[in-house]
Amino acid sequence: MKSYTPDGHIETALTEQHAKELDIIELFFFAYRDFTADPDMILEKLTFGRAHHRVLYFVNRKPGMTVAELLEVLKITKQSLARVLKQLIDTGHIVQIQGPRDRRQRELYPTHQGRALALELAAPQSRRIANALEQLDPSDRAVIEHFLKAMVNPAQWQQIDSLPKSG
Amino acid sequence: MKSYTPDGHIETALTEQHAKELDIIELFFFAYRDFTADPDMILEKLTFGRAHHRVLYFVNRKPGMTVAELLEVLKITKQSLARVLKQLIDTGHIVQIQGPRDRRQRELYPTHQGRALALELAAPQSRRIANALEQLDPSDRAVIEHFLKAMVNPAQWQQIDSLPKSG
DNA sequence: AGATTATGTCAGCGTTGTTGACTTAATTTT
DNA sequence: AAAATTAAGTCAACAACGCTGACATAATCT
Repeated sequence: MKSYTPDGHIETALTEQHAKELDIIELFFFAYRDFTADPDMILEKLTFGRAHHRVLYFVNRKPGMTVAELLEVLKITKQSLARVLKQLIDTGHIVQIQGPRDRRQRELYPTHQGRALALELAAPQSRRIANALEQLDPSDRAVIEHFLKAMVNPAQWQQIDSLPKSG
Repeated sequence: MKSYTPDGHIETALTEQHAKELDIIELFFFAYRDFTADPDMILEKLTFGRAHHRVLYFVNRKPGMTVAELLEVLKITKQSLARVLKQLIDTGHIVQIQGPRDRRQRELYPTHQGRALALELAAPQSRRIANALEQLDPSDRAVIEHFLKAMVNPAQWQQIDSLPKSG
């Protein structure tokens, strides 16, 4: 029973009846929005954006990454990366070192300053996640991780697995 | 034991040792990227973007929303909304109706075309979520929902709860 | 020697966000 | 009834961050 209207507009709300998993769709939207809002505030003061965050994050997670690897992970173009990477280098957060095997390559490393910023940006996100997990049974952690990984395209799993575990 | 280098760059990877919950931080990043990639492809053909998707989604979830309510949910400015909303109205996906109580207000409703597009955009996201949930115990659904809600700022819970449950 | 590869760069463009200022119409307050 | 406030729309300018296409350089591979 749909409530049609003279001029054809719809007054009934879209619900689970029409499309499955709507509640998780919108929770995911709100959760990710707030999850990124914390670092965004820190970045603003440095006139950096979310793009800088992502670059800085992955260079810290896997020091020595080449430009090509980074493009593959971030799925953006060389020109988009060039802009933010240049700024991160100019501000002393990242350094480039000529590849030892292949001297065409530029290996990317964080400076101490770059590491410090990466940690500062991660802190509120860690806190938010830890807080959310505290409300659950410790065993549920594996459930969350499994769910999130299953949400990623399998083609990307290799990239995730290639990041250092803990050392 | 940190591996310092002559010129001061850092070669050790950032891991759980330095910041808690790093694995979930990056899984969340990858998961959300792929989660939004599906609808993005559909939107491209219509020369719409993610902003159109969000507006269309919430107008479908709560028909009769006013412009002010939508701004509050999306947390963007009036000018940002105006552009995409105008396009959605011009293309016949959304209609505006003068508020019955307060005639200054414009209540927003989806057209049949707008509802159809919202469903089309939700389909791949529902599928992705359903697929991820299939790999878990049915009881774990509540865990995911609880975790995601806990990731949202409590100030926003009221907005989430105000959306129609199912009817 | 010639082709390919990794990176960098130039020029231009589109989407989506921002701020500030102003208008119009309707409602609320005094 | 006049004044203040509110909801919405609009104009102009701007910034961040994506994109494409084309081209340059150096190093490596065939």
